[in-house]
Amino acid sequence: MNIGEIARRAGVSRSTVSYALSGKRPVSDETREKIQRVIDDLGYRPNASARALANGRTSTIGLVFPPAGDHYTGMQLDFIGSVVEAAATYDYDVLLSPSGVDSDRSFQRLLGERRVDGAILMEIRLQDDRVDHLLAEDFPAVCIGRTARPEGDWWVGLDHTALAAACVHHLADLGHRRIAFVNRPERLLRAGYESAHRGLDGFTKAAAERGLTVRTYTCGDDAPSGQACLERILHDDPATTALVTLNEAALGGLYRGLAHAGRHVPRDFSVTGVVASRWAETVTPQLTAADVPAAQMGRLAVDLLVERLDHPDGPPRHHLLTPPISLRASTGPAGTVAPPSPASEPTA
Amino acid sequence: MNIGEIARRAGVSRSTVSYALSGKRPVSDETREKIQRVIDDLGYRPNASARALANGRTSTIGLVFPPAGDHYTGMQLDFIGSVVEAAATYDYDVLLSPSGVDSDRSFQRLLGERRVDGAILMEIRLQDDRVDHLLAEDFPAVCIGRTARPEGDWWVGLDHTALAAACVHHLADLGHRRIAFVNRPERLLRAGYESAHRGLDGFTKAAAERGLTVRTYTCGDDAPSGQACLERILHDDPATTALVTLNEAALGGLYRGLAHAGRHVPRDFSVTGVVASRWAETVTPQLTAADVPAAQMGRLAVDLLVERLDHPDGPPRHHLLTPPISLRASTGPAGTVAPPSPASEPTA
DNA sequence: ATGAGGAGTCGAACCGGTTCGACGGCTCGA
DNA sequence: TCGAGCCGTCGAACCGGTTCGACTCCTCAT
Repeated sequence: MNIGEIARRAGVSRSTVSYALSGKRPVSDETREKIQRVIDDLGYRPNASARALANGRTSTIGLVFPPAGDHYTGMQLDFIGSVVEAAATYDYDVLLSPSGVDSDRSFQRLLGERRVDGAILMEIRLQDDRVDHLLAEDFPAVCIGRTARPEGDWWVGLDHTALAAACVHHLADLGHRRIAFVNRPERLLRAGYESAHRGLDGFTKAAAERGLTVRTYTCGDDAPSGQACLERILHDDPATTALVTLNEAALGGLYRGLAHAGRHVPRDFSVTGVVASRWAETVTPQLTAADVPAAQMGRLAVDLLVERLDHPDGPPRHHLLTPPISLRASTGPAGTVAPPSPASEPTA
Repeated sequence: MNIGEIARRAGVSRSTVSYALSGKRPVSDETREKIQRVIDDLGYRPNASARALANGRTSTIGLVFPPAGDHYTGMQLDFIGSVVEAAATYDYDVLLSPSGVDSDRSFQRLLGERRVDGAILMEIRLQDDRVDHLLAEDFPAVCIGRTARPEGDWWVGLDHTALAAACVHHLADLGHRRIAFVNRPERLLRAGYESAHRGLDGFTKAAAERGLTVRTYTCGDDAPSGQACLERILHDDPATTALVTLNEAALGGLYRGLAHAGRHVPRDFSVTGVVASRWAETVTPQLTAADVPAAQMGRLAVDLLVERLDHPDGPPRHHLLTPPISLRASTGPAGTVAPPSPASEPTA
């Protein structure tokens, strides 16, 4: 059931069928209808590989996402979903590529073997060899996140510096003086993940500006790590009255740690951070946070990529987003009374 | 940079290069090395579309997953991640296909246009026209979940009937007599989602067996819906002392509802259900639940699909999993004292 | 009446691989 | 010494589309 068979049955040549389908040259109504009838009868669909080979476009975009070994965060799920949905509206498929242990191999697979027309990269690092590589090859790609020098590149990113700073100011305005920062895992920080670095920067500078006493922590992407991290925070400085977290997956653990330490949120302790709204709303009390607009970012990334594919010589474009802090229920004024005595246990 | 160019520079024919690469015919060491040197120099990689066209295999599997309009659950994320990872070990790429509003269109794209060698389907319904269609065409596919008549098909599924029943027995053993069931959204139940139906069945039968008083609810896949659902439960029968949920995404909301109603978990109220362990561990107290082994299921689905692709005439295979209930901290003996008076507010 | 030009169609080349049949040269057993 | 048979290589066909140039009508302006 190929184009030749359709042509034979419709009594025309293969090229006429092709033109009838693509509309790139005029075809008489009579012929077009005849062809269409045969196609409908046989349920013919043109072979994607053959088409891709002939015209050099696969109608597929690659989504390079972090390895499964890491715990996924809810944010990533929203990205993936919105990217796939947006791509579908442009008639693109999405090919998933794990940038796992052997990131180079799957990268080569995608680009070298021309499986995709363009790519969207997640989990960008400040110095990112993948990005450098793509930039050098002028391969159509869009980053979700930006490197240290994002000038000539295409990306959609979050202003983590401003976001973390906004969290600090929010807490400072409420009277908190001793606050902690819960970052992504140390491994990611060391690898240079931009959100971890820029968030930490914004936090540190804003805290200095407001003259706050701070401690910063890294924390695994799961609830038990969050709980352990909170225990460390209260152990290191029991007078801490608030924290800012970039670590969505640890959130549940942080709350649990607070509950176990007998700190009521927000009466005794305020929590805020940068978290997708859907997850901010699953915890009790709901988290006051800068909402990561993951779905919007995925959509924007696809928009940019499609534009880049359609106009290969256009100037680089990007979107830097700074969502406002959504006031929910996890922050409140710093207590004027002393916090409970260090390491006090909940009602045993 | 195609195979002809490599052949020219190495001074051999195109077919020799092809054989050197595939090993399907002997090539002298000398020639092979000469070719390899040219390939390394130029960084040549064979074009995937051309290869697919020639040998009829795309080395890609399709993953048909639910539309982004729905809220994703954590489970789905784990599936996707593990499928991609497992596929990579077999040298397959994964193409995402939203089975969204226009499910037929993307379905046709995948299969009709031969973009993929096989497919993995998620979110199976008891009567599923997609599955029927694939079965009729003998298209290599594996379902995550099973239809009402799964005999001749390939799938990996969870025994939701047994799992829900196990939850009921666990609660009944603890002395609970009035329990509620929180299902997936009504829309999905009506559409015939297998987990929703089989889970409900298992719950209902086991409860009848144990002579329990039950109410069953459907609930949106998000925290606010969970909270609202819990309010309904306590409104409808304030003497309810436990619930079973299949709805992972509503879990946070259910907990919040209980907190607002002044019910302490597990002292006043027990919660259990079927939830991926990672999410069961984010709530406080951690959820006693049948852990959905999402990662394992993704891996198994890929294993089955690859086997089916390698041995097209083998008999259908499947895996039915019944993970045990992990005892955590959200269930306890039914209180012998009367529950707090209806609609009592927490310390205001 | 005539030539320009557009509509409609066809054949052939091409995209970049894989695979089959053929063939020359060599080894080895009869 | 001859032929069978294997090794290594080549040319050509093929996969299923797209696209370009050429050709035939037909219309319309000159």
